[in-house]
Amino acid sequence: MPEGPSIVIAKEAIQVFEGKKILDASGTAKIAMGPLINKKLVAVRSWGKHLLLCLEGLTIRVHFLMFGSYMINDKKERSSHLTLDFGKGNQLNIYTSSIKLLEQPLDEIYDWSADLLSDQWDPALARKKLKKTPDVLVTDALLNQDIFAGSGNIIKNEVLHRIMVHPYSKIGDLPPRKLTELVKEVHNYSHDFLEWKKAGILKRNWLAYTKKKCSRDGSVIKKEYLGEGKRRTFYCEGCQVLY
DNA sequence: ATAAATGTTAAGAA
DNA sequence: CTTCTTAACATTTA
Repeated sequence: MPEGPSIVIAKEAIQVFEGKKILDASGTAKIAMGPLINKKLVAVRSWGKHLLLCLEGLTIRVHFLMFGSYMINDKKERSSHLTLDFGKGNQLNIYTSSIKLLEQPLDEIYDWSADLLSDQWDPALARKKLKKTPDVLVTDALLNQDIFAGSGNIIKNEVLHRIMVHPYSKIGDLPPRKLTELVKEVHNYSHDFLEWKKAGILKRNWLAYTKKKCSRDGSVIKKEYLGEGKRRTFYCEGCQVLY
């Protein structure tokens, strides 16, 4: 569920409730439910992997982490983390997520130009941020939400395969053109991810993630746990160059 | 059926 | 005090 494009899909689905008033709020999330009641859902937005339910004067921030899910006008057997009831059968249920209330205006919290899926995405700014940390491994840089908000482990693996860069390369060792290509492809792949996910053909298009053999040169795709978070990293030993 | 997975944060240790 | 490491969270799929 959780990479940025999936959050965009959730956002678009939940926008059916925009303009409706919350008649009841409940669930196991450790937040005060009182302030939500009788507030109108003004807008549904997203920033990276954050789903933002904007009410009058406050925002509910939902992060699905690894296992989060949601249902619209339907519910699971299990108890919800947050249920927003808009009346007349209109109900949003959120499960196993991190939920927080934000009091400040969102523009003070979020840099929209860091969000890969935002139309304010700024590749030049991302490039500038990368230049500041030359010793960081590309496999880590691609998961850095401050630079690539919305990028996750699938996007990381697919982008590195696309641009034929070994995950253990350091940012500072990439030729300038490769660095530009990296920034461009994270953005491109995020949008491909979104379209493919919507069409239900995301997995079919994976070229590295969970793969055993490279479709480009037939080499073995190696699986290792790399980087600060020791995340699953798939790369082709044949075509992905270590800089 | 046991383990591992698209992720992050907070607590604890050093 | 600060920085680093560990564990917790909790569900679905292979």
